[in-house]
Amino acid sequence: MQSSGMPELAEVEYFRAIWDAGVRQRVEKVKLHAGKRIFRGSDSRLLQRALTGATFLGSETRGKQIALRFSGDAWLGIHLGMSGDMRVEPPDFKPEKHDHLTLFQKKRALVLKDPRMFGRVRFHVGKDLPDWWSSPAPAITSRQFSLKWVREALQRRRGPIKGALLSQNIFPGVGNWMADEILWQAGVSPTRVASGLNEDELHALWKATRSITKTALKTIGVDWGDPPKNWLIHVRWKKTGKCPRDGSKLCRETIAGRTTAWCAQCQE
DNA sequence: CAACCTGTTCGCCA
DNA sequence: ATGGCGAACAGGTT
Repeated sequence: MQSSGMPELAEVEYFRAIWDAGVRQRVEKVKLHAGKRIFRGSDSRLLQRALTGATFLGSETRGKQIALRFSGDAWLGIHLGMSGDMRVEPPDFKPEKHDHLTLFQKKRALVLKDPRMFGRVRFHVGKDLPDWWSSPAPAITSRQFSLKWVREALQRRRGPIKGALLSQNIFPGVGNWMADEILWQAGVSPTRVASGLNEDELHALWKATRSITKTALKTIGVDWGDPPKNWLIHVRWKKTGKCPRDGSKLCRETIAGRTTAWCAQCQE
């Protein structure tokens, strides 16, 4: 699998857990690149003041969104966009050009890097939950992410199924590679109109979404490990990519605004 | 060097 | 009103 961090739900979970090294520890100092695009819409000076001296209590993910809780009812929101990653450095670390936010603790520095800054840092203080932490969509791993949920959401869509899979309000955390993987494993062509799938196809799509999510979280999500060898992800960017199932040459086209790879033989 | 990129948001339109 | 589309965002990589 490609090593650069371009995060969908499993990659996001992997990076979130990296900062667990600092849970229950105080933040001694905060360094940030105020005014950078990554802080758009939030007050980075207020963030800096509120997190200095606060204790990092824990974090969780919702799709591609990460929420980190701190003492004093302070919340940090991180979205990694296209090029974000999170890492841990020694406490005397000097942030580099793209390290836009660094939380210094006694024994380590928690670093957020995002060269392209399509990602975003948010901030909230209060007893109430941040508004950016609410989502209409149930987690794919939850019971509420049912066949019924998928069926009803897809009924409203007129465009290609590929576009519907990228909608965070339906499939939270699914991005470009997962969408292609889901369609390939379900045997559904990315060009099909979302509302036109029959019951068998809907069921296959729902099952593939659940199992790919589960497996990605157990591999990529834990230690950036490789997903199963026979998955499409390993060949989808190769110029001469071949379908792992039947060996035929993969199609590549822009569908719903994203480069899409699929096998015209086994996806109808 | 030009093209391309695992994401979201905006404005415009149907 | 909701959804779909293209453009824009910014830097690194091929």
